[in-house]
Amino acid sequence: MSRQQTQQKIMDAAESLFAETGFNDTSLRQITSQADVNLAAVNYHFGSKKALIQAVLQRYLQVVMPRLNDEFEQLLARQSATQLMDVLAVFVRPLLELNQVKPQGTTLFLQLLGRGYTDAQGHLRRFISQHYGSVLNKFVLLVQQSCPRLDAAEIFWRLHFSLGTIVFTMASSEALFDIAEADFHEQSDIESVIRRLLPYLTAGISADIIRPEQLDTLTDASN
Amino acid sequence: MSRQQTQQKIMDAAESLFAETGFNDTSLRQITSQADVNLAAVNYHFGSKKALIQAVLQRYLQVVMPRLNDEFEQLLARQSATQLMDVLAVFVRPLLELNQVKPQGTTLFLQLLGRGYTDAQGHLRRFISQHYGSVLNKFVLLVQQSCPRLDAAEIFWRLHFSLGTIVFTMASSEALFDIAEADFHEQSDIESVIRRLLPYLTAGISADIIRPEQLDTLTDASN
DNA sequence: TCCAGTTTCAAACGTTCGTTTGAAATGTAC
DNA sequence: GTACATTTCAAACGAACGTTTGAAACTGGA
Repeated sequence: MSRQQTQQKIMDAAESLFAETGFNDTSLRQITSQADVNLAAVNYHFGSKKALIQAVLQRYLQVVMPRLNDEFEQLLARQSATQLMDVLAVFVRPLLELNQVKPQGTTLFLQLLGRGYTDAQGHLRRFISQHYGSVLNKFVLLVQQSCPRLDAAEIFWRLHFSLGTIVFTMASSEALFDIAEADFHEQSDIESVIRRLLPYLTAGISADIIRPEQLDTLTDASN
Repeated sequence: MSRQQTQQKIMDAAESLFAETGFNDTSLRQITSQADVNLAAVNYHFGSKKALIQAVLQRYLQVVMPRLNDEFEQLLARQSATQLMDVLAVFVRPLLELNQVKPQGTTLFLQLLGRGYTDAQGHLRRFISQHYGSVLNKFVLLVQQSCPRLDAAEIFWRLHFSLGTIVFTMASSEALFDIAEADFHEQSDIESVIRRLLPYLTAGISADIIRPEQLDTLTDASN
């Protein structure tokens, strides 16, 4: 068996198990068993479990991030500010194209992203901001241009709120799909969820800032 | 040392470690070491690690859930539908009161909630819907009344989007607090985050449904 | 003071984990 | 076909895990 074949079999098995059970709760014995290779193959081909995790994530990031970078640069080159929903919609196509790279690629990648952000404390956040910080900065700049009312701190928080929505939804997407199909008899796939996400995120990010007296009224005991 | 003292020392140490590192990545040896009790104490007093996790979560759920139930029933008893933000604001006071029960109680509980929803696959979701399903149903009903435009499926997804926002934000709140303080020199605490969350969630949940032709335009290659 | 009941303690149990090892098998170039 | 490098394989390593054990230490009432 060629070097590439074995490495790919391992990564294919690893990513589906990682997405389903998380990184720490997936053992190398599960991975090598499902990939039908010897236990030692992971350490031989990748060096360590940690390196395998990075390789699995990088396989997708390498495809998605340059695409996003191009799109963001095009929008930044325009004269006028872009509508917020158009900025967010930039993510849709590059993400859905991962389904062509690999069956269920989009779902797998987003689930892995969710696991990476919640499992290993901050490792993925550091990795992405180190390797793809410039791409994310362009995205933040576009959001700021589309929401001139909001200061940088407000946008920071709202973008992380949105990241939480995406990452959590995808990490538990299997369970949510099952519930949605059982309760509402609707065919749920990744594309329909993204369709639902866009207006939600757009409205949330561009929401009016709450006035202090409003909040006091809301949380006041006398009300 | 009394039975209660030991149990409380274990739970106090456990919850902070669980919140920081997650359930599976926190060992009983870490917990008993930080609590300054013998390793066997956990199994003696709680039976198993799994039972300890449930006890830690129940300590907060027992306080919060009845309070929420009362508030929801009061709102349901009104004649007219409640504004969405007022429905969401119901959560604020019961959650913040956990800080009186215990220092950092609010943050700890929300972090534990985040861990529970992402760590153990679906265990917490099942536990909460079994024990507190009626409370959640009242909340969903209130949201439906405040957003009559939205069908049940749309509300289901948007409420889970919102759950993701809260749970993810809290699970990584330490890191976010640090970044926010470093970049924006703002004092970040749990209350200020909740202040920022309310308008975001309200706008997201009550967002206009996107029209199909809008989405096609957004994701169309020719645009 | 003594005793039954409760709680603590050090030690060990059996598993599982990621990793390493050295020999066997396979592939490649001459 | 031989010599060399690469890859696979079964086996074992040490470490860490949750749990169990039985004796020791403590407790409060008779």
